[in-house]
Amino acid sequence: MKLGDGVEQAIHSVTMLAVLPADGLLSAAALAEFHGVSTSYLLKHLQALSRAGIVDTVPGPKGGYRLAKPADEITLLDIVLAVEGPEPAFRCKEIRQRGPNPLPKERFNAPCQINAAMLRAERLYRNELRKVTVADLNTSVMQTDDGSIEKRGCAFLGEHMRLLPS
Amino acid sequence: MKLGDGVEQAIHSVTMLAVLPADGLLSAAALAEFHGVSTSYLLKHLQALSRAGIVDTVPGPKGGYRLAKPADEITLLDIVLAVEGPEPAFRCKEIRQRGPNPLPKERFNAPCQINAAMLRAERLYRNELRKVTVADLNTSVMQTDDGSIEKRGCAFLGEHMRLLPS
DNA sequence: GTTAGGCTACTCGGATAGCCACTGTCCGAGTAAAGTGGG
DNA sequence: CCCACTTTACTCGGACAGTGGCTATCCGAGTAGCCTAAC
Repeated sequence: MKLGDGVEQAIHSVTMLAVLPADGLLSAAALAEFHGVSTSYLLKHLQALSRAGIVDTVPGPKGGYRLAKPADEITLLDIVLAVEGPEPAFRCKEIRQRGPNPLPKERFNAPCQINAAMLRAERLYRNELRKVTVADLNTSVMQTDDGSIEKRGCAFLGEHMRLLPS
Repeated sequence: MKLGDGVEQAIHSVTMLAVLPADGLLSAAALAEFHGVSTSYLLKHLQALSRAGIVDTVPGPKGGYRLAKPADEITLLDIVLAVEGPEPAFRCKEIRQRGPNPLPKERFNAPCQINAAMLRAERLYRNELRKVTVADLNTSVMQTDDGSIEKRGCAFLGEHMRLLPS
């Protein structure tokens, strides 16, 4: 029961991209520098976000990443699934069917109650993550910020942000 | 986001122990044979359950494992935490404080909203697992079983169950 | 026959290798921009 | 002066090593039962 560190980096990156203007871009190097993480490693997760349709990529010099859809349509679940994969945390190996005297499969038509309970819990987990959008996160931060965080972000954007080469 | 295979083995083992009479015992070898898994590996997780106070151990020949408390007081969460460890799946590395121009820590008195959301979701996950007791699992299985599963279990117990050497 | 002692065999417990996924990194394909030469 | 071509440099994309934790295993500590032998 452990989520990779890439999840946190991906969420922070998307949150950062969400405060850009509509035609703003940020390179992977800029995102990595701002968060103090490895550029090459962050690229790996940004590619996952790209494959999942969460961010768009602009190739070439002055290229970079930007959101592929509005920030209020991107949920935490989308990001987590894109980075960690869609498979549930609990994989039922159906060990109830194994052992010395395995019963025929027909006897196990009823689903494994253990698996059902674990998946039910995970469904609640995912539903909660589905409720939180990237836009929600940013508004929450804005409300508790005294201005310092926003100021730092704006300074960084002024130095590293690019515009979409329409 | 992946739970180890040991979790499933541990849950099935506890479920099996729950159907024993009050003075019944099962050795790790018997539990492993019934579920078709490695004995040595299952031992590792049974020890974790023992440390967590979920099962009691009876040493010596004719020894084995039995529940340390009633089946309706053992939840799935207890077992999962005993095997996987109590730490949450999402560990906030506070990367918002890192980067080229780290702000002083006083500016970040407000908790990280991302961390808060992830932990809130995991709290729901754990609460759901806390609602399901081992007794619940067994009653559910009984209701959907046509008798085959119970029969196989009783046959196995008749051959491998031991009694507490009072 | 009874009983004390020792022995055996079986159990759990912790310490020890092996393997896979996550972590971290590198080089190649592609492209927009800048430089350059000709018209 | 303007334009088209070449070169360049920078970006993302996928393929390549390194490491921590889960998987699987082994041997040692401890104990109940059994056997033996003396009383």
